[in-house]
Order: sequence, then C-alpha cells, then structure tokens
Amino acid sequence: MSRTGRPRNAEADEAILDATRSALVDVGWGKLTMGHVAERAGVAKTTLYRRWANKNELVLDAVAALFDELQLPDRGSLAADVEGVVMEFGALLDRPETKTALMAVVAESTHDEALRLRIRHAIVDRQKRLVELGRERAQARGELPLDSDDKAGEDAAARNADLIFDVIAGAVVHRTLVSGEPVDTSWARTFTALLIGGLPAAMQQIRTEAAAGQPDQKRAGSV
Amino acid sequence: MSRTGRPRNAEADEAILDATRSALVDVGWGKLTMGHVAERAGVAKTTLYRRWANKNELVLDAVAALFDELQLPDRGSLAADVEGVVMEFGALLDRPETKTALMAVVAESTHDEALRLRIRHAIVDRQKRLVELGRERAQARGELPLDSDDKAGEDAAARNADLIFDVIAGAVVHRTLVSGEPVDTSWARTFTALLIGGLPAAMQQIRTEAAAGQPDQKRAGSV
Amino acid sequence: MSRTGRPRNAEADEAILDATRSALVDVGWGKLTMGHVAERAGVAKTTLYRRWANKNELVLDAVAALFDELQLPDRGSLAADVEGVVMEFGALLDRPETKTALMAVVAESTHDEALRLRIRHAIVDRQKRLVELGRERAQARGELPLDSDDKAGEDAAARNADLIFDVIAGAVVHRTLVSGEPVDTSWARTFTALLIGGLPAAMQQIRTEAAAGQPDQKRAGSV
Amino acid sequence: MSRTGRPRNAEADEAILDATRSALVDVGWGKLTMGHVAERAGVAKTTLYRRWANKNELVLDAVAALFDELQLPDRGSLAADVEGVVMEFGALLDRPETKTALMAVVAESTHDEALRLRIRHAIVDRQKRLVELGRERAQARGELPLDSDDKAGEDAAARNADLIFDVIAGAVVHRTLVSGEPVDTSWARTFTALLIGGLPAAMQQIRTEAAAGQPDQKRAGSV
DNA sequence: GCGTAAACGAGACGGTACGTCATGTCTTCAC
DNA sequence: GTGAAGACATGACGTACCGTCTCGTTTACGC
Repeated sequence: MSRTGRPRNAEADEAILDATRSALVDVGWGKLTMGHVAERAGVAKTTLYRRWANKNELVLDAVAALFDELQLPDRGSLAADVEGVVMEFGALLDRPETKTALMAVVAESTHDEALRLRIRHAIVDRQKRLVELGRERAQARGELPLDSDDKAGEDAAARNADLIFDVIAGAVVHRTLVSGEPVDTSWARTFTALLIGGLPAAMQQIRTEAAAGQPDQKRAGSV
Repeated sequence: MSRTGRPRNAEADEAILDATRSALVDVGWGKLTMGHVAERAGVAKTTLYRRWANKNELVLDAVAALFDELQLPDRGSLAADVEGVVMEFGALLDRPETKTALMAVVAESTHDEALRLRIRHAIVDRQKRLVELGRERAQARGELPLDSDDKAGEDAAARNADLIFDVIAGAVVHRTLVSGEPVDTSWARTFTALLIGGLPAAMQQIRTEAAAGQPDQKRAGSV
Repeated sequence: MSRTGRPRNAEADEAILDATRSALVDVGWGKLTMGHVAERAGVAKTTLYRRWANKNELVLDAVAALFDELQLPDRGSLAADVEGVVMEFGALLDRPETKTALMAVVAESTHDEALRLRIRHAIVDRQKRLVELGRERAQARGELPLDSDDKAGEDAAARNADLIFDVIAGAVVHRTLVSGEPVDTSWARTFTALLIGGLPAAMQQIRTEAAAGQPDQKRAGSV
Repeated sequence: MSRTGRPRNAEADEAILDATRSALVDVGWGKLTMGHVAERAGVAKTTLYRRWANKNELVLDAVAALFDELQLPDRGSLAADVEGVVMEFGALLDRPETKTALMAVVAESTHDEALRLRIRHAIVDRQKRLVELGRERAQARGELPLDSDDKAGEDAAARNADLIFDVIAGAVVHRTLVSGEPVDTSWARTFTALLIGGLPAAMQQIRTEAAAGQPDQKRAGSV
C-alpha cells in the first residue's frame, strides 16, 4: 500500500459524483461523456479514469449513493411499512438522475457480468434487506406467521422475500419508467392492498410446492 | 404521399430489422453501431438513416416485432391465463436481443418524449390489451365481478387494469433483468397466487377510494 | 444512330451550362455539385449524366463556351493586335466563373488524359489559332519575315507559335490567378513591348538551332 | 501560449507532409483524402485536423516545401541564370506531386482569401525573390542598367520584376501543365532569348509611362 | 391514332469521404 | 506520486455527394 506521493484529493470523489448526477439530470445517460463530467467537476479526465474504470461504474456509484437514503422506519403495521417504502422508492425513481441512469446501467449489465455483480451489491442487496426487515417486523407484530426453523422453512422464506422484492420493485419501476405514471398515495395504497391481500395465497403455494418435493420442477404435483 | 421516384426496397426493411436483432444478440446494445447493422443487412448506412432517425428507434422497432408474438389463448381459468402470460413474457425477456435492448430504449426514453410515445404505442399498449382481454374473459367466466356501467365503474376498471399490468410486467422484468433469476413454472405459479389472491382487496380499495370522492388525493378518506 | 424515341430537350443543354456557370460564380469549383447544378437548371440529375460523364467535362464545356467570345480584329499593327488579345484574355480570366474553373480542370487533367485532350480541343487549340492568325497578319504587313516553305521552315514556324502562345497565355493567367494583379492597359503595353522586342532574338535562336540540326536535344551545338 | 499538456509529436509533421506528397503522386489531387493521408502517415485523422484546417492548406504546405529547393547559383551571365532557373522550375513542375496539386490549390484560392495569402507567402514571394536576385546580379555585372534611387526608380524596378516573374513562371507553367510539352534545353534557350531580347523595350516602355505621369491609367501617354 | 422507344422527374440505392466527437491512454510540467 | 492539460490512436457518428438504378410519365416518330 503506497505511503509516498501526493495523497488523493478526497473532495474530488464527491465532486465527481455530484457532477455525474447533475450531468445526468441535464443531458441524460446517452449524451453523458466522461470529458463532460471531468470538466464539470473541475478535474482532469485522468483523475476520473484513475478512480473508475469506465462510465458504467462511475454512473452506478453516483446513483447507488442515492439508494442509501431509503429507510424503513417502523410505521406500526405491515401495510403502512409497505406503503411507505413504495412511496419512497417511487419518489427516488422519479428523480431525473435516477430515472435516466438506472435502466441504462441495468441494460449494460446484461453484457457485463462485473457490472451486474456491482449492481447487485450496490443496489439490489440493499433494497432486498429492507424487504427482509419488513418481514421480520411483521412477524414480530404477529401479522405474518413465523418461518419454521428447518431447511425447508428457510428456503421458503427466501423464496418469499425474493418474490415480494421483485413484485414491489418491479411494479414501482414499471409504473414510473415504462407506464410513465406517478406513484402517488392512491396507487401505493391500492398496490399495498393487492400485495398484502395476496401474501397468504402465495405462502400457501410455496408450502404446497415444498411438500410436493420438487419445488423447482416444471411438472408440479396435482394440488 | 409521393408517387414518383424509385420505390423503397421492401425487403430491406426486414433485412435491417433482422440484422439489428442478430447484432443485438452478438454485441449487445452498447456496442451496437449503425454501420455494423448496415453492413450485416447488406445495405448502405444512408438507407438506414432514410428509414429510422436513430439507433433508438431502429432497435425499438426491431424488438417490438418480437412482442407481437405474445398471445393470450384461453386456458380455461384466470389463474391459468395469468400463469401462461407470465411464462410467455418471461421467455420473451430471456431472449438475448430483448434482454439487452429493452431496458436501454426505456432508459433513453426518459430524455426523449418521441421515443417514449413510440414505446408506448409499439409495446406497452399492445401488452396492456392482453391484460384487458384476460379481465373480460374472467368476468365472462364469473371469476371476477362485472364493472358497473357508469363513469365511476369504467374509471375503476381502467385503474385496475393499469395496476395489474404494472405488477405483472414489472415483476417479470425485474426478476429477469435485475434479479437475474429465471421465470420458471414454480415462480409463475407463486406469483399468480399472489396476484389473484390480492385482487379482491385491491378492487375493494379502489371502490373505497372512489366512494370517498377524491381518488387521486393524498388525503384519503378515513373509512 | 437512333431515330425513334423522345428527342432530347435542346433547351436543357443551355440551361444546364448556364446553371453551371452561375453556380461556379456562387460557390466555386470545390463546392460545386452535380445535384446543385441539376436543381438550379430545373432538371433531374439523370439528365446531366446522360449528357456529360462527370463534373469535369460539364464544367469544361460550360467554361469553353466563354472562350468562343475571344476575337482578333485587325487593329492595324502587330503590337496593337497583341495588346488587344492580352486585354481581352485578361478580362475573360477575371470573370469569376472562368477564374475558379479553369485552373481546376487543368489540375484534374493531369490525371485524366481524356480531359486533357478535351481541354486542348475546346480551349487551347482555339486560342492558338488566334496566335497563328496574328502571325499571318503581321507577315502580310511585313512586320515579321515570311516562313520558308520547306519542312524546316514549317517546323520553325510551329515552334515559334507555340512559344508565343505559352508566353502570352501563361503570363496573363499567372498575373491574373497567381499574382492576383489586374491585366490593365499599362501592363498589357509593357508586356507587349517585351514580347515584340524579344521576337527577333527568339526567331534567330530557333534558326540557329535548326541549323545545328538537333533542335530537340539536350546537347546543343557549340555554335 | 500553452505550457502544460502533452506536446505535439514533432516527427508527425514531416511524416504527414511526406505522406501527402507520396499520395499526390499515386492518386492525384482529386482522389486524395485526409483519411488516406493519415493512414499513410501512421497518424490519426484527428491529428491532421489539429494541425491543418483542411485539405487545401495541408497540400499547399506539402508542395511549398518543394519550392524551397529552387536555387539561383551564379551561372556567370543573365542568360545562363534565366535558362537555369527555367529548367529548374520546369523540372519541379514536371514532378507528379507538384503537377497535380499546384493548379488545384490555386483554383481553390479564388474562393478562399486565406488560402490565397498562404500561397503568396509560401510560394509566390519566395520565387519572386529569385527574380530580384537575378536582376541585382545582372546589374552588378553591367548587363542591366542600375535603377535610379528615387521613388520612381524603385517603382519601375518593382513593376519590372513583377512582369518578368509573371512571364517566366507563367510561360513555364503553361507549357508544362496546359500545353503538356516538356521544358527542355531547346525551349528554355529560345524562351530566354525572347525574354532577354525584349527586356530593353519593356524597360523603355515603363520609363516612358512613368514620364507621362499616370503609369496605371488606361490612357497612356503618346509614345 | 397507336405502338415503340427514348428522354424525363423523382428519388432510392450502395458507396466513399467528410469533419466532429468520445473513448481510454499517454506524455509533459507543476505541485 | 498526484493532478491539470492536452495530444494521441481508434473508431462511430450523421451528412453530403457520388454515379447508378428503377420507377411512372411524357414526348416524338413511323407505321
């Protein structure tokens, strides 16, 4: 680890990420250039490349920081927690820097495994943690049954969390970016009703499949 | 409506769209170039630009054609219909040309209104039609209550369809592209259970809001 | 030898040449395009290509027509004839369409033998005829000695005419296009004095060489 | 006055000019492309454009370098000096790179003032210097009368030099490029005889005009 | 007056080159 | 050794013309 030489300018990091975000707002992903970001941050292109390998990673880091803002305060009930996180997530996706960049890096990630892992680590896993936290709280409140302690129970819990995560994040992303409609209180409330209303049936389905013994097979047992 | 001049080569259109799809598979969205597509299609670059204004529109048209394959045969029950369309949609998104391109054009569309409309027309509206068809069939079978004939009823039906569409499409897209997990029978069945299980609660919520009279307001009735 | 079919539109020829000249004035040789000329002439590009193989030939014909205006009226003396033709030629080269095009086609002709021949036929030979006419008149007036009738005499006469032609045309072209100075009366008069003053010495030199027997060889006699 | 940044590669300049000249020989002015030159020089197109604004200026610089080779060694007499420079200049114009390019840039210069000045500075003025050098030597030898020291004398000397320059350069260029005949010893000798033989008359004409007082006017004094 | 045949306008076509721009690397000088 | 500045090789961009082609339409002439 180097001891000598001029130390890196710590402020530069934040200046670069800020410049990246504001450039995203102004010109969007497609027109964003490294040279542009460097100029805006008052930094040489060399400095950028010393810290990020390419545009994708830079933008990902710039956007990922925004996701750290997502919180899950205890709102007292599962429904309130879900509705709250849906609203927060919707607001986050409505910001222009997120809107334009998130899908772009996901698109790039389909041909770049390293980027895919970085997205998973920087964004997906952190969001999924919120889902798990919500489940645990609801179980503590008695709104949801406890998972059984055995292997099958853990597996079912994981599959359940994955499903819920894809449904919440997917619906919010799709409504915001594809349908182009706002995630307002009304929609959040209706969506939450759907989700919570459907949970028991989904959990039952998971349990049924587990009992049939071949949970991942195409040919599922006759229920 | 010009009559004179040499007519456009009709075969070229298909050759170009084919070349675009196959290039997407090989190099992905990010590395796709107009020159590359032209060469692959055995066509001059100028011919591409005569027909599509830019890469986004070309790729959109190339990918949109794939969505025309989506069908909704009557599988006998609402659950079977949902599960079927989820599987089909998941399979479509798993194709490399779709995977790499769809998110990219959506990302671009956040800064290009014309592109957004084109996506809506070429992809979103066609998919949404499937949702409406499924609802009608389920109502005919008696699985879902009929919409009331008045203005409020129509509005509620539209909001319902929008919600279902965002939830289905969003969840499938998210699982495939962001989570990177396959949409297999098991997941489709669990997801379908969640959706159908939650529908009554969602519909009830919509009705409640409508009754309160300010369906779009933040301050919803105390009911 | 076609007899049938629609005959060519005779007016188009003149319209195209006019359009070419006026386009030359406006945009110069370098920016002149066939499409531009066609549009200006109210004619389709195909019509141009049916009549001229390329830009060089078209422009050459357009400019060559201007050279037909050059006349050599009998001004009463060799000096007056020379001065007159120098002034006329200078005026012709000062026109913007000539100025920009003449050097350009000559430049092209260094890599295009067909064009070189066409230039020779359309421009050079016609001008050279003026020189010969001037010589004959001067001989008739007794200002210049008669050529001897034998082979050597004809040859000397031809070499003499070639020299005079290159000197006159060259000096006028160079002053106009390279030096960028005007060919006014004063210059024309001085140049004429130089030319006529030098003629006897030049003719003597030619005669001397002819006597030495190897007029075209590098190794000239020790005389 | 930049101090920082990577300095330009000095070798590239010469490599580019060399590549330009050799490309001129191979394909001529008309087919010469910037991309081709760049490739031949082992340099990127951007590097070309960083140093020369366009093809005209690049080619001019490439060709101008050749004119630096022209020398005027003292050959002992005015006639020998003239004959020598005519031969050298003829040989220079006979080289394919000069032949094809010189007229082309002159043609372009009729619509590009900056190029005209550049030609004047890079080529015309340097050649004209040779003429002046030759005059001075001849005066020193007593072959030509000295200029008078007053303003009128200087002016006459300048006009004389201009005339001689246009006659020599024009005749050589015209014979080489337009007539397409070689500048051999025989022609050079005859041309020299003409020029030197005519000089006294031309100088007398200039003196006469100067005495009449309106040297540049159309109406010249009665000879 | 009807067919034949060429010329015509329009404009699409496969190409080539343009001049610009962005990428990611490298080279120099200043700190 | 870091940073700003900026030159560099590479390669895509979108445009402009090239010269050719394919249409549908418009003349003239000869039968």
